[in-house]
Amino acid sequence: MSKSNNVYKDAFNRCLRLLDETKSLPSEPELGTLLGVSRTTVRSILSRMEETGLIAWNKRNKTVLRSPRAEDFFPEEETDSLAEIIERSFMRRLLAEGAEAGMQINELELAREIGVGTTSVREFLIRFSRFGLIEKRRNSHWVLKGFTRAFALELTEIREMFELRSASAFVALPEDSGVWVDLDSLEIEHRELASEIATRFNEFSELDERFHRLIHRASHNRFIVDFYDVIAMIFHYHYQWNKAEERQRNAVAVQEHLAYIAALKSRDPAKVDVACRKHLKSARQTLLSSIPEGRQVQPA
Amino acid sequence: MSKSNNVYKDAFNRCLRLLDETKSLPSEPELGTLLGVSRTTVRSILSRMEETGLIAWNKRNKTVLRSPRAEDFFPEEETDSLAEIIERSFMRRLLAEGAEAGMQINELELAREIGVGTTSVREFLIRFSRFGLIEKRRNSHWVLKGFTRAFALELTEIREMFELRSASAFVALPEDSGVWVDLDSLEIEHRELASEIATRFNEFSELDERFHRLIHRASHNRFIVDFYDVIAMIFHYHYQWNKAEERQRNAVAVQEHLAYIAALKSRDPAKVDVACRKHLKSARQTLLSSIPEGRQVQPA
DNA sequence: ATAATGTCTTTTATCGGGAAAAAACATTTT
DNA sequence: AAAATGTTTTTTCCCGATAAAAGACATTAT
Repeated sequence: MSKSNNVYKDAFNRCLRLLDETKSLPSEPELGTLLGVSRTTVRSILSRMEETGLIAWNKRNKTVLRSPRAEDFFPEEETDSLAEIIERSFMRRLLAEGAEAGMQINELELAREIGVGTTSVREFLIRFSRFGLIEKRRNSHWVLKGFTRAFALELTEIREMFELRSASAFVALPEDSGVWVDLDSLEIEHRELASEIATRFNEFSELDERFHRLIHRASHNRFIVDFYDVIAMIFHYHYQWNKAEERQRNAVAVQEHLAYIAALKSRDPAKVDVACRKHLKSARQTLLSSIPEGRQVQPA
Repeated sequence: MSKSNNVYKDAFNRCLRLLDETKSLPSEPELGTLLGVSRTTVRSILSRMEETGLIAWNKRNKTVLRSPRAEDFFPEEETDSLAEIIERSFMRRLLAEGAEAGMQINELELAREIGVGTTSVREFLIRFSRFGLIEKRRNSHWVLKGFTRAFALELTEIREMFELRSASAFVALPEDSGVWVDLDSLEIEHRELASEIATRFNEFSELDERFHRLIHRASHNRFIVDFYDVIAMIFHYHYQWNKAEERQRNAVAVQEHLAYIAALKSRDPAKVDVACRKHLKSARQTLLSSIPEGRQVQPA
């Protein structure tokens, strides 16, 4: 077994959801762009849909015969890419108790544990190394630097530097730039979420990412934009792990975002600076407070 | 052939240079730390040295029998790691004319051209991607973003941000910190180089890197420290490629460094800020002036 | 003539295997 | 008993091979 067909399975599932909306499917190239896959994969999907009686397929004609049922879908766990599987396993280990700084990381052991080849694990570790949590010893093992208080402080230091710069670049953007429209719709989404925060608080983290990425893009600097990947990764797993006070925290953050958005719309650099600093300060607090005592020791 | 023994060959060559200095070699573990390799490799080296009559080896006794000759050394090109070989080939292509932004990068083609397996090329590209010059399309090819004027500007923007911050952290370091000693010896090296700049100008780039890395380390921030890898890589290849005015440029840079060092030693943040900005400005100019006209177009 | 479909080719993603190098364990020497 | 040497085991690095997926080319339909 050399390569799983998760791309096909995931696209198939997403295609199934399209069936409910139309009586017939578009052309193969069109479906390809819609699903983000090649025509080769589209045709595999169509073949299976024909076989299972979901559609009648004859050349350009792809008529929907019936609505998809639960059993038509591939199981969720079969739609993940290997990289995602490895990342999840690795992060579980990393955030679990006992992952102390200085610990060695063994490629072979990881690969066996997850049930994948060593190549995929190696590639994952190389990709992951840019997050600053692990380090390679040449011709030897990886060393875990640990999700420590020092890490969180270093991360937030850069984040604050980059976001302040991006925010001041943002207000300097011309009136006809598309960002103002994007900002308006983000503001609306924030207001909607704010009004139902009691029940929808868990939708915040996705909105948070979109908001900050919009601001960072204003820097027009690939290093700043790319650095948000580090932040997003840390926050993603951090929020999965630390659910304490989540509702309250998110309620506060939404309000801070709204103040921040208002400052941006005022185009007054001083106001932006104040609102941005305030939000980043509480974001840092949130992150720091979540680091367990046992991990606050700096590595040697 | 699955793995070359370049680690052994390189360590062997370095060990040969030790033979001139002593009458007998130290213990195996000691040699291992000295050469940065495992005892396994040390023993392979000793075996060969015994076979070729360089030493007499009996347990703890490793007596030098003769001085190494030119033919005892392994050829230089056999001591490079695969990663270095791939990097060089890739950079040659990248900096050569015709490497336009938007161009596709084909793993298989690269691997065939360099004469290595695809795995090594893939791993290289993943590692290289953090330099911001290439980007991966999921399940598909890599895209070259190109060594453009935009790239140079984005790079220097971050560099300036990071170095200014590191420099001000530097002056805040306590008197008993080891950095002041390091700074003193770097100052001496700079003065020595300055006095013979006409002939030794090509030694500047190595000194430059050590100087800036010392400053960046004062930030105590892994993201800042790691970012210097990007700068170092760009400058390394850039200097190999653009030799115009090299002597004059380096003479100026050495003087700027000396002024910068004096400012740091004064511990006056305002003076440091001035000296740092001045040097970074001319470094940026140097980099920008080297980008050929044809590459000044920004990617789409 | 454009855009779709049908078919064939190339590239990517991933595994297993094997030599190089590291690391662990056992034994000897000082 | 501490540190070296001798021996064995494990891990890393890298290749070749193969299915999945993408891409290119040929053919047909509007």
